[in-house]
Amino acid sequence: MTRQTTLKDVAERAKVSFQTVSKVVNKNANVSPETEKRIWDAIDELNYHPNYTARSLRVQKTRTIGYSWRPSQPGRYNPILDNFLQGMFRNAERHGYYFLCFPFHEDAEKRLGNYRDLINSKRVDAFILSTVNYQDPCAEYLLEHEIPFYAFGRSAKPQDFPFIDVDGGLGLELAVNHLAELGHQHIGAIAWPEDSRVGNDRMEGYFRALREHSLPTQNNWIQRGEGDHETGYAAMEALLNLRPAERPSAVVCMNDEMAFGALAKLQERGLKPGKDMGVVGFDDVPAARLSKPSLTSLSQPADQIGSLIMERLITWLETDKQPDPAQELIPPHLVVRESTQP
Amino acid sequence: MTRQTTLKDVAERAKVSFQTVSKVVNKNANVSPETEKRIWDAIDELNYHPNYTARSLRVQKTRTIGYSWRPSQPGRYNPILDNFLQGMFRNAERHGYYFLCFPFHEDAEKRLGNYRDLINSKRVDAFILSTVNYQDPCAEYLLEHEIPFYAFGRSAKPQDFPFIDVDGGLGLELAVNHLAELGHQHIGAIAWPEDSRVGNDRMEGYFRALREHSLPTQNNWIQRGEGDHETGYAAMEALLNLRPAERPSAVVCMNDEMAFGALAKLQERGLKPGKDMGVVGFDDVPAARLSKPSLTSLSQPADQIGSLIMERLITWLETDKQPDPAQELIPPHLVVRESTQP
DNA sequence: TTAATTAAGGCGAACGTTCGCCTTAACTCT
DNA sequence: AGAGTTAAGGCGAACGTTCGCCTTAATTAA
Repeated sequence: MTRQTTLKDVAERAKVSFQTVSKVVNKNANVSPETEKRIWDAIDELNYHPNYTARSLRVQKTRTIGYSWRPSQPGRYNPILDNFLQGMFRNAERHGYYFLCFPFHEDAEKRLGNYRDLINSKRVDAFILSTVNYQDPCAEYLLEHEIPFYAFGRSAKPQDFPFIDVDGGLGLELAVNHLAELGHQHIGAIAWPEDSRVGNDRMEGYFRALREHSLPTQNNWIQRGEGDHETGYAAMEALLNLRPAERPSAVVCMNDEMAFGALAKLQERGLKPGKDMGVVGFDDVPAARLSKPSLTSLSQPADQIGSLIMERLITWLETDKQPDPAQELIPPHLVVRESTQP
Repeated sequence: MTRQTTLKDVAERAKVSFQTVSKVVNKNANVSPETEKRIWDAIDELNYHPNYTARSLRVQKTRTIGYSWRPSQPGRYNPILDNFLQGMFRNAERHGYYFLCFPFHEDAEKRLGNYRDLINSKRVDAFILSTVNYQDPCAEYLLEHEIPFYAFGRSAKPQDFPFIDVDGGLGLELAVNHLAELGHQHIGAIAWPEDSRVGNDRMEGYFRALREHSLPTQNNWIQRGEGDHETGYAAMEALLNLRPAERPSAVVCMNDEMAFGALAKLQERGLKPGKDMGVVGFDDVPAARLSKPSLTSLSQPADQIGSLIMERLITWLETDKQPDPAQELIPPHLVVRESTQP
């Protein structure tokens, strides 16, 4: 690897000072057309490219955004990770930004250490946060140190930071509306535990829609659990054990995994999903399209969210002004499939 | 945001020259214990952290590794992405390296442009490549410019670059052994098209194992297609249309998605997977554990591979010597479930 | 004619490090 | 006592930029 060509090399060849070359490269020069051409020619001939590190040092900006996310548990997977990342990467690239990714530690102190290091060593300009917890220490740290960041998803009692989130409540309204239009009068829910922020947000939409349609609700129509396949399976069992007249004819599930568990139970009992019991999921994972029966579900446009979140963050960085409004909700959309078709 | 504390601030407080502080920080100082303590105290009190950009500029290394991957198609997903990334991130962190991620463009020229930019601007020290194509232009570019890189997976006619790959052939041997031990004599395969590098690699293991067990093989026992659910479904249909005496009693599939398609067809025909037809997949996606019946599959230790690939690459960077051997195969392991249990 | 303006580009300084060589004083050895 | 050695740390230079002010000569205005 030979020495890099620098401004000085170009300057020498174009017979100007190297600072002038810099100005030309950065488009704020005040030079005659001839000199400018000479400079660009020299740049081409020598294949000059500005050194990113030197530039960063001088302008005290890295054009780099830090991101870290909680890894999916073994045997589970994160259905939107790839799309979300690609959405962010693509938009970042358009603005000349890059992503610096680093591991996620469950231990909060260790996790915080990562953020602290990156900030202290001036390695990134800003962060994206996801899966922000209640009183998330990283979010607090960033707020305190006035490091710009945007979150994908909000915390329980919203701290006052900018975020973009999926409108889960709206999603459940869409689901309930759909079921109500199909004539379902008794609509149950398979949900996360009551302390789940995302879960409660979605459940509010469920209750709201029921009220709008003047539909009844009952405590034992709402089954809760850890969000996995087994939970959905057990929840459906509990619902089926109610007396037929008193049980829901359809359920909305807070995620697809539980919905699949519910479908499995239905089929085990010889019941026909869609006809005997409508089932709606949330996430629209790839398997929703492929399962037998295919699953009606709410799709989150992860790549658009990724792209949007970058757009907002970069605007903030470039104008030095936090976007307003700083908190936005993106509507999911309902994909209707066999699990709600009679 | 106040001005960063620098070496000079520390030096002033510790009453030494700033270069001496630098030496202490980098552990190659030659100072008395008292001065050293004074310096460390000053560092603590002022909360000094070395500026990464300045350091990079000086040493002409960024301790940053570039990575980009082909996004999963809509409606499909990448089962090992998250684990692979986290494995790399964690090991990189241990050595003080970070990851720079950027989008993947299908257009080869544009894709190459990304690599070129990162190299020319001296933004990364090395790359990880995945899904390397036959005569991959990016790999060629990196070879030509002597930029260190490691690939996850190899190309068709192996160019001579360092890689780590899953031993797909071994995986299929394990699968066939397992089926043979269960007494299966006729073992078919649901495979990718014949020009698939990964596919052929796996199929060689299939043939090898059949030979070892002196089991017969037949052209129409091998069905090929694009690797999706529909392919598996159609392939199983074709196999079931063969006369019972002339058809396989078990199949190995090149991925889980096709295996699920095959299972769906079996169930549609009222046949019992495991009993009437053994089915083995490849990838061990989360759904393999949850499906009804659950799917026997080959699991790739993605996080270990990620970690190992980083280990090798960083060794290379730190010693300036390409590791030897530069090409390694990692064995997958078979997870036995209901789809091969009578 | 003279002063003011403008176009074109030069130039010193700074961003925060690391590297290698140099200086000084004290100590050791014969 | 004098030469050689070592410990402790100073110091100039360089990494490749950008920024803001300065200089020079030509042009314009009155």
